[in-house]
Amino acid sequence: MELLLHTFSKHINITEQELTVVLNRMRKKTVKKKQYLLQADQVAKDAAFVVSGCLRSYSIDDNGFEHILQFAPPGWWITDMFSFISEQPGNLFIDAIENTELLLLSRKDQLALFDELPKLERYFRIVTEKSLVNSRQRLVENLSLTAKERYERFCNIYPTLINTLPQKQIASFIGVTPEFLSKMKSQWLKG
Amino acid sequence: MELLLHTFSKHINITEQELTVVLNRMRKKTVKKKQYLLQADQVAKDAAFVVSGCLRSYSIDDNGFEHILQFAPPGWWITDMFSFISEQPGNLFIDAIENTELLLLSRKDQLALFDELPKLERYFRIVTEKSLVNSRQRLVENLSLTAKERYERFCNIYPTLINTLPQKQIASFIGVTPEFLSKMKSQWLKG
DNA sequence: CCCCCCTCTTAACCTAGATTAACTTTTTTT
DNA sequence: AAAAAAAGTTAATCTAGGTTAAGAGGGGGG
Repeated sequence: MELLLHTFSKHINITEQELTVVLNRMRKKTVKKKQYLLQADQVAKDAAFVVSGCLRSYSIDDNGFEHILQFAPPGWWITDMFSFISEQPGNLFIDAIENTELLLLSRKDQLALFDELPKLERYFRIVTEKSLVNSRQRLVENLSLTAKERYERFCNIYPTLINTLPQKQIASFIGVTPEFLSKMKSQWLKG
Repeated sequence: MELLLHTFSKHINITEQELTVVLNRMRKKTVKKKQYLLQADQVAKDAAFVVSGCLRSYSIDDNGFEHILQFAPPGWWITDMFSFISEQPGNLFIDAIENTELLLLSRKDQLALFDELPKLERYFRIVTEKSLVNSRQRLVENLSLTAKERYERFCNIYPTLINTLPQKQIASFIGVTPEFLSKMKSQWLKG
């Protein structure tokens, strides 16, 4: 897959042979729109690399509300990191926003690759560092910005998603109710 | 330092020689209570390992409010990860809650050690994975729990900090005003 | 030892965003 | 193409938590 090669190449130099070694450990999978890749209480055996389509990860709280943690368009990795590294049942759901093609890599295979191909451990070290920066940034923004400001940030950061995504899910990501997002947008047009 | 050895040993096997290699790249530093290790707009050249005392990292928003991201008691690492990995000016402050002894490791030295000692890259890969799990978990909790529930979680997770920390800082960490935390605690006694 | 600054408390009032509910529009299923 | 389900809108009402203000400890530096 060229997309996978391109994605690795952003952070490490990798040869075709090395890419083949990695690909031999990965399995293709497709998930249709609205179907689950993972549900809460399952163990996330795999990390998923999105080739086409889009996935989302979210938790459901005690009141039944969804809180979206991540969208994964093509070229992104997604999993329930807690479950993936601890091999314990997690509390995240991952499902497909549209028909999606994936490459799966199990934790076992990932760890084996880290020994075979130290470059790959470096790649994931870097990707994880960046995800951490991202997650902490989002935490700060949730604590310090208003709903309107968070919506604007979302539009800037995910300009491509803004048109394809149901508004409901944008609301869930920025941490407001769909009703309130709708209200904000109409006040927008007036003010 | 035995604490550093012990901390590495939780995730990797490391010999005394290897530890020496690492220590040769680290510098001792002390920071007195209320003094800064890092301020916003500076580049975080170093990651800090806390030997004794306690640090905190936080951002200050446009209204002058502090939002605490992390406390670092002995055995923890702390830095402004964004700045540390991008080598650009960051937006976090790090200061000492009490007189603190540190071991500093610059990004340059860290990257050099990753080449010399692949084990160390593994160690930081694992630590970063865990930090990511933590940060995402906190994000979900901020979106789904009430202030009271977040306070209870804090008490469970940091039982040792609860007595040493000014209540103001606990409020900042869980994302409420000091006034509201105070109010919650008094309602607590009544209810 | 005292003063000043900082932390904590209490209470009245305020607001961003949630809740509820009824309705409209769009999408999906058959 | 009809029917059903899901998504979005609007508006009234409600509340968790913020803001403002004023007073009460309390500990560290001169």
